[in-house]
Order: sequence, then structure tokens, then C-alpha cells
Amino acid sequence: MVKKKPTIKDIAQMAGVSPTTVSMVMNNRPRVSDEMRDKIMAIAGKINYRPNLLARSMVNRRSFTIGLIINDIADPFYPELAKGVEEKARELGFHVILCNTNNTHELEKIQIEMLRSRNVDGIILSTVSCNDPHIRALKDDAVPFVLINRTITTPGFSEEVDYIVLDNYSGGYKAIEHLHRLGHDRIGIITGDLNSSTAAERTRGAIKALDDFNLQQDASLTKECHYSRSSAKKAAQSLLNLENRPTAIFAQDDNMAIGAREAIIEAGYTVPEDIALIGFDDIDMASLAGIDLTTISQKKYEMGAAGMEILSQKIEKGNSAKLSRIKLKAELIIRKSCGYNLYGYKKTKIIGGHVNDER
Amino acid sequence: MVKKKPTIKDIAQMAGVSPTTVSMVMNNRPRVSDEMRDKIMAIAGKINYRPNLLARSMVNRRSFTIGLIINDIADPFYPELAKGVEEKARELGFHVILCNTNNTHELEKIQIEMLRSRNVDGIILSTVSCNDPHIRALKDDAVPFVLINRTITTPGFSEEVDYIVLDNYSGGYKAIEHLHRLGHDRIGIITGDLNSSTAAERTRGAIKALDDFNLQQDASLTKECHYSRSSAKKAAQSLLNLENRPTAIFAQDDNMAIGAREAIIEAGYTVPEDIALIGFDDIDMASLAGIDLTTISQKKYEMGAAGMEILSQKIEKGNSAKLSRIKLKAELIIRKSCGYNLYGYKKTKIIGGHVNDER
DNA sequence: GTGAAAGCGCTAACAG
DNA sequence: CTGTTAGCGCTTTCAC
Repeated sequence: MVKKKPTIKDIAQMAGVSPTTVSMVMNNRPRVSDEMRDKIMAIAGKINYRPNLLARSMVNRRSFTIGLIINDIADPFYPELAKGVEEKARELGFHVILCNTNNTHELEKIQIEMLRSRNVDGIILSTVSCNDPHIRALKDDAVPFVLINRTITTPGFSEEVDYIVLDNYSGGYKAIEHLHRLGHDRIGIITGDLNSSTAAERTRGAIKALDDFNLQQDASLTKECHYSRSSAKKAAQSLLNLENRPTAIFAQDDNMAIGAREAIIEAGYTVPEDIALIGFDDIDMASLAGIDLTTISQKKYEMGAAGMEILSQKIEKGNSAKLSRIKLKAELIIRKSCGYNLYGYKKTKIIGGHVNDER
Repeated sequence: MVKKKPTIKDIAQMAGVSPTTVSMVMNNRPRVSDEMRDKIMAIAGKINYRPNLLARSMVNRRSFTIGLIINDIADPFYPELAKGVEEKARELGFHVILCNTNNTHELEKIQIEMLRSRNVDGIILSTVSCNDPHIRALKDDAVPFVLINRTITTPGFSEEVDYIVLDNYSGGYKAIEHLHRLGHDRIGIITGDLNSSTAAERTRGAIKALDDFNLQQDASLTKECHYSRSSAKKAAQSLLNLENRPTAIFAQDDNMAIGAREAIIEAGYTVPEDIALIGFDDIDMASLAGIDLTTISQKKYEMGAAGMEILSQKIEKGNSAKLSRIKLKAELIIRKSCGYNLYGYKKTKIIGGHVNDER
């Protein structure tokens, strides 16, 4: 019943030629007569031949598969990035194996090992931490890879790896700058996982801005937290319970900002009247009417697609490919959650919106 | 520089044994002396041996890879489902290749072909349409597969395929029933792609409810649409422009409801005071304060995980696995977008919420 | 307990 | 233009 899949050999036999000839036809090589080519293609079509890519991979040492390793596909930041990777991959003839790490080094290690065992041609990786211990082996063993979204900062090594990330430092700076321009001087900060490069950089940028604008911060205003809605919510709650609570909160990603927003609303405050709120990433949700989250933009799809493009270069050219160290520009997206929705910081009443500019 | 990856042969040589023995050790077969086993494992560890899964797949005819084919990973319905698949797959020892179809049969076909060429052990598929032409070949060729979220309805064939979906019919019914209980008798319906089983069933359920409650509908109230925010927005706009506009709208997924909501707000109306709005799927966004979308729930993660479990059974047992035809229960989630947030339909004022029950 | 040989399906020399 | 041979890395009889 379960008839064996037809192989190149079967076709060869039916066509009265050698497997080699069939192989050449299947790979569109020249040196085959047109009649032969047609005959073989006809047979292949008739018996519904499908080349065995595994076998091909074995001899070619190319699997046309890449691995995409991210924290969590259900985190609203990643789906678009994954889509960018997938679509570009398809365009370039690759398939992508999706791997979650749940933000743990252990799982990341397992995933990398498995992908390598599967002979993927390369790996796109959003690192768990900025001192990720598993990257070095990739480099040493000449496995093509590119870091995406999150990179590493290991001194002496981070300069040698390909990456494409946002300019998180300036993003963090801009977030605080915006709040400062609106007159805030007690700004709560809820950080992402500080061992990730994104949160570390966003925080660094934020602190620089705080310094530049002479906003001395007491430590209680910065809550070390994680990239999750629930933990951000808790952090926001403790910020709200401070004796001298902040008038604005910078949550280091939009998902966390949503969590902070929940805390604010549940505490009976309103955004932005009582508390201004700024996020990061510009995920889909941020732009919904009623959410209107001011944030720092990220081109997630483009990042994914570009990452795949770079990886493809690495795969093709091996070591001779030039290093790609790309920092995408971070842009402030002004909506209503900080009390303004106009560019240029001109004070205006918003019809039907929540605006409070009488500070 | 790029030293070849060590193989079983290398180990054999170093240990002074045959490749067979090494293979047996690697596969935890008995009949090998403990000393030999230890020696081989030690060498493998030292030279950092990693089995070549491609080679293994070739001889075993098992790749421990499955394909997941969905419309679009960036559609907010899918990430959680994908996560369910991925995590269960990992638990069972599989890797998953992620494929988008962008809701086109052409791409779906290409993806299926590629996956089969790659010798995946099975496929989890959210069909493009309920008469999907590419399923039959899978069945005929005994490729293990399970339909997820969307199934097929082809008479005489649909009974023979495994699937796990929501009970969309009763979901559609409940949506209308809810609106009816709240007193609405002019209900706009914005459908998903009607060639998909989900939209077809939701619509069928909705129509049945309309009938049951003697709500005669004129055709202009039903807008045939697509599962996209933008098209739903347009559909909602035309609904709002109707001479006798509906007092409630049933959008067949939450993402579309968000689109409809935009249209409603931009037209200067409010939800639910002017227009009640009900969605479907219970995506993350639906529960945000300020959105508060009443909807029909779907356990997306569980659906993905269960789908993977079923597929694994099919893979293990082949044809002897019993057919799984699972319909998950659809539950109404009452929030504020229809004017109530209390269970039991008791009229109550909601503090701080938008409620209008003086109809 | 261990090894020799064959083969999974395909492609890459090299011949002719 | 086409065929022969060898081999990718692994597992699987079947001997010993």
C-alpha cells in the first residue's frame, strides 16, 4: 500500500538512461539533449517524482535550511520579525526551523546543538544574554550566523560577529528626552532583562539622558525587571506606591508598558493625566485607539528580512563575506500616552483624546 | 582552517574499533561492553562529536522534523498556536519548519511540496480553504498530517482526515445569541474569508441564531470580507453608512473587530453606546483595558500542542492510529464592548466602564 | 561483543 | 552528450 517514493534511479530505468543523466536534468545542467530532457521530465511528472533533499544535502553539504532562535514567538515583538525572516528565506530558497529559548541559556544551547546536528546552513539568533556563552563556538566552528535584535557585548569578541539590531542606546535616550521635554523630572524606569543587550543599552541611553538634563534620580525610581507584562505590572505597582511617585514611566518594551498601564489603571490613575507612559518597539497594540502608546519604533519585519539577507551572504561567501554590524535608527513615535500627539511638541488640545498640558 | 566535522568513522579509528560499534554506542544499544562504551563516549566528548542527523534520517527514514503551515505568523491568532506546536514538538523530539501561505493555494502547494521533499515526518496545516485541493494527495501518499484551526468540508473526504478545530458553528451562534439577548435586532456581520471553514461555520452558526430568534436580516447587513484588519475596517464603514445602520456588529475575528472598532471610532461613534461589537478568538489585545472586546474564546496554545500530539501519534502508528476529529468548545467571553461585563446578563452599571443598558 | 559489507538517494569527478 | 564509479555519514543485517 505505502509504495516507496520514486527515486532518480526509477526514472533512469524507465527512461533507459543512467541516474547521472536524470540528476543532471533535475538540476538543470546543460550537457543533456533536449529530447532526453523532455523525456525525463515527462516521466518525472507522470510518476510524481520529488527529489529527496536530504540525500542532496548530504552530498552537497548544503541543507538550504536555517534556524531562527528567539525567546518566544508568542511575545508580540517576534512574529513580525519571524515573518520577515521567513519570507526572505523563501525568496532565497531556504526553509526556517523555528526555535524558542524561553530566554534560558540551557534551551538555547540545546537548540543550537540540534540545529547544528541537522546541518542547517546558518543560524539567526536573538541572544539570551549579552555575554552569551554559546556564540563563540559558532564562530570557532565557522557556522554562519547573524545576531538579530539582541547582540553580545563581550569585549574583544563582540566586534567580530555579524549583527543587526536597533540603536537601543539612542532609543533609550530619546524616550527620556521626550519625557523631559514634557516637563517630567521624576521618571520611573522599568527595565527589561538587564543581561540582554537591548535592555542594557536602553538603560544606558536613559541614564545618559537623565544626566544630560540634570535629572538626578534616586535609585528607587528604577525597577530592574523582565520583558514580560506581568512582571512589569508588578514593578509599576511598586513605583506607584512610592511615597513620592513618578509622574512618568518609561517601560522598556511595549508589552511591559501594557502591563504598567494595567497597574496604573487599576490603581485608579489615568494615562497620561496622572502618569505619562512611554514604551519601546511599537508593536501592533501600541497604535490602537484607546491605547495610543507613545513609543520608540522598530522595523521588525525589515530587521528579520535584512538579517536573513546577511546570513545568506555569510553562507554563500563564507569567511570572505564582510562583517555586517548594523544598527537601525530608533525613532520616537508620539501618540497620546505622554500627553501629546503632535510632532514638534506644540501644545494643542486633542479632540476626544486624553490630553493634559496644563502642568 | 575549516576542519571537517568529526564522524563516527573518526571516532572508530581513534578507539580502534569499527564504525558499527560507535554507532551502537551513540544509539544506546545494548551489546557493547561498558569499557568500550565509556571509551567511545570519552572520545566523542573530547572531539566534540555531533551526530549528523541528515545521514541518520536517510537510513532511518525519519527526519524528526515536521512542517507547520499557517496563513501568516504575524496574524495575532497564530503565534500562540505556533508556540504550542513548537513546545510540544520539542518535548517529543521534533523540530518544526515554519511556513506561511499568505492564504494562497499556490504558496500552500509550494510549501507542501518542499516539506515533502525535505522528508518531514508529518505536517500540521491550517488550510487555505475548505475545499483545499492539496490535502487529498497527502492522504493518498500516506503523509501523516493533521488539520488545525481550519479544516476541509469536502463531502466524502472530510470525514477521513484528522483535525483539531474550534466548534466554530456554535461560536457563531453564541455571538449572535449574545447580541440578541442584549436587545439588538439589526446586527451587522463582517465575515472572514468565506472559503475557509472557520468563517463558513461561524456564518452558518450566526444565520441559524438569527433564524431561531426571528431576526430577519436584509442582505446588506452581511459583509463578505477577509481576515484582515483593513478590509474589516472598510466593511464596517459601509455598514455604518447604511441608511438604517446596525446597532451591533459581529466581526468574525478579533483582529477584524479591531478594524471595525477603528471605523466606528473614526466615524464619531462609540463602542458600545452607539454600536455594540463582538469579535472572535480572544486574542491578547481583546482583553486590554480600553479595548475590552467581548468575544468567543479559543485556546490557541492548547490547540497547537494537541495538534502536535495527534500528529506524533499518526507518525508513530501510521494508518493504524485512530482518527482524531476534535472540536474544541467555544465559549463566550463577556467584556464591555457589547455593553455588559457581567455574566448572567444581569443589568448593572459598570464603574468607569462604558455601559449602556437603557435600550 | 564486535566487524564487514551493503545501501539510504543523490551528485561529482572522470571517462568515453 | 551519456555512463561508471565512488562516496556523503550513518545504520543494519549477518557473520564471527
